[in-house]
Amino acid sequence: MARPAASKSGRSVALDCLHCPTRGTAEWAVLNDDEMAELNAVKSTRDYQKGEYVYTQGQPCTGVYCIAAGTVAVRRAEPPLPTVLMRLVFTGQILGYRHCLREGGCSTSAKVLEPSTICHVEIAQLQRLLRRSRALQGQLQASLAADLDATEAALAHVAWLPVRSRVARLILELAQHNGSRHAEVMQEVSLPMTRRDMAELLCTRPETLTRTMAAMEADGLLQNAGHRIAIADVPALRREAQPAAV
Amino acid sequence: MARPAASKSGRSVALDCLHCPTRGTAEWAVLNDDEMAELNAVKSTRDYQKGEYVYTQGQPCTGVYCIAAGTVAVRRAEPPLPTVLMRLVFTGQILGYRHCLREGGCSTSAKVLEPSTICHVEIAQLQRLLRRSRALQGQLQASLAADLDATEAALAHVAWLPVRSRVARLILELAQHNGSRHAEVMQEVSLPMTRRDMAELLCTRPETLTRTMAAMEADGLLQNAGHRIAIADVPALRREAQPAAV
DNA sequence: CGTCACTTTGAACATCTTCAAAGCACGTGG
DNA sequence: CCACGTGCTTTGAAGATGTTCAAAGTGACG
Repeated sequence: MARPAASKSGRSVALDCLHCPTRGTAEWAVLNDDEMAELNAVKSTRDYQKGEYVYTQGQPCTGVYCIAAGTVAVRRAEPPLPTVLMRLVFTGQILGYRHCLREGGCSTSAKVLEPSTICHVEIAQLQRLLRRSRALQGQLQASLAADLDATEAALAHVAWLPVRSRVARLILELAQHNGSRHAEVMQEVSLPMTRRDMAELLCTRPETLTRTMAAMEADGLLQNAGHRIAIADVPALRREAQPAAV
Repeated sequence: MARPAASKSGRSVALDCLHCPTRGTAEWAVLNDDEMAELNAVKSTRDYQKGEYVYTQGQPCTGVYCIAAGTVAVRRAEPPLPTVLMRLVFTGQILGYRHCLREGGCSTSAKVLEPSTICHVEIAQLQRLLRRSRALQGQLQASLAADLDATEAALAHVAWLPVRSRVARLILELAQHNGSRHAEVMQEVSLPMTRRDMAELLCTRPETLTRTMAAMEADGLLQNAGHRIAIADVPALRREAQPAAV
């Protein structure tokens, strides 16, 4: 298998956007076959190892990324403060497009959590596509608005929910991206990250997270085995995720 | 002076977008004179009293607003949780445009904090303008991206800064919108909101806010007089706003 | 088989919330 | 003009929640 020298850890793969299994998922869904062919022609694909950075806060924006397979964490560091993991991005979602739509480079970093295949579109090419497809421009706008809504919701949750509820929410969210089948049956969930990453995602400390998960296991909600846990009581977990009104 | 019956508390005012003192500030700055004239023709203007809502979470989106003069708070309620005041919007800024750029109605409410004059552009008219001016579309996209950045930063601050630092930041931000002149001199700042609103903005409780501000006064940082405070020690306040690394 | 990073545990402590009650401030109606 | 209500603000005391620092355990991987 050919290994271009371009990247020390990445490996080029031939992927066809038109037949990409994620075609219907990502924002490109609004493109017609012609535009899709153009996208396919200008994109490049790379494999990433766990722990690699797709882009880095403070660097200039190089373009937009699309996750063909894998999981990526978007993290942000406000200089003197601990970093916050803002969101997880999964297979079939795009990544870093915000930085292409305004000046000023990357305001977040994107770190690969598990071996992933990620496509890349140069910013100039993206701009050509945007000029060609008003639908794509509208779609990116809508995605941006949706991200803003989601971030505002996350802010409310961090502000008002106890750690335990936030843990419950995260586990349920991850369960949706792990081939969740039987909603009420015991379900395995993989946690594709360290406890430290998970703590950053929940805006707490690893110690607190450990204690909280131990308590949840003691209460019969979870079975905890490192990076592979099982939900023992889905309804109870749902209840924890959305606790009493104030 | 004519008082149309259209609104019980509002009063129509004749404002000319082309000569609006805020013309250079808001997103409309990218419009040329022709487009500006169109904007001027389709907008309507209303006076709002303190406490009125410009739009309400859950309602369909009616269009975009532009604050000719005044201050508005954007708040969000995640159903069972206390509401969070997401941001303040000041004279010369636009409001509610996000809801026009995606489906699903208003995800926030906008509440007027002091008597204000606010212009309104129907969503259909906005869409016509957007189709006419690609620059405006790009500008809204950029603003959306900037809002997302700001909200992410706010999340990091809520997650990691103590209440006292957040109070300091808020006061310094408000000082910028109160004709701040001498950076290092004692400076009066008006707080155009209740302590409850301020607490929601800082994601804390009114009691905590009171105590924190009392402590800051005791430490010689502020002089506290209800809705009109004075910064006694600007450099010290700046230091509090950006505390030690972790 | 040792090293290094990650995870877990413990104990003390800081911060913030909660609940309850009193003090103020402002506008309304007598 | 004053009495009165309502909502905002302040204060107090108790308690929950989460953090910090230190150290021991665990596991992956060379």
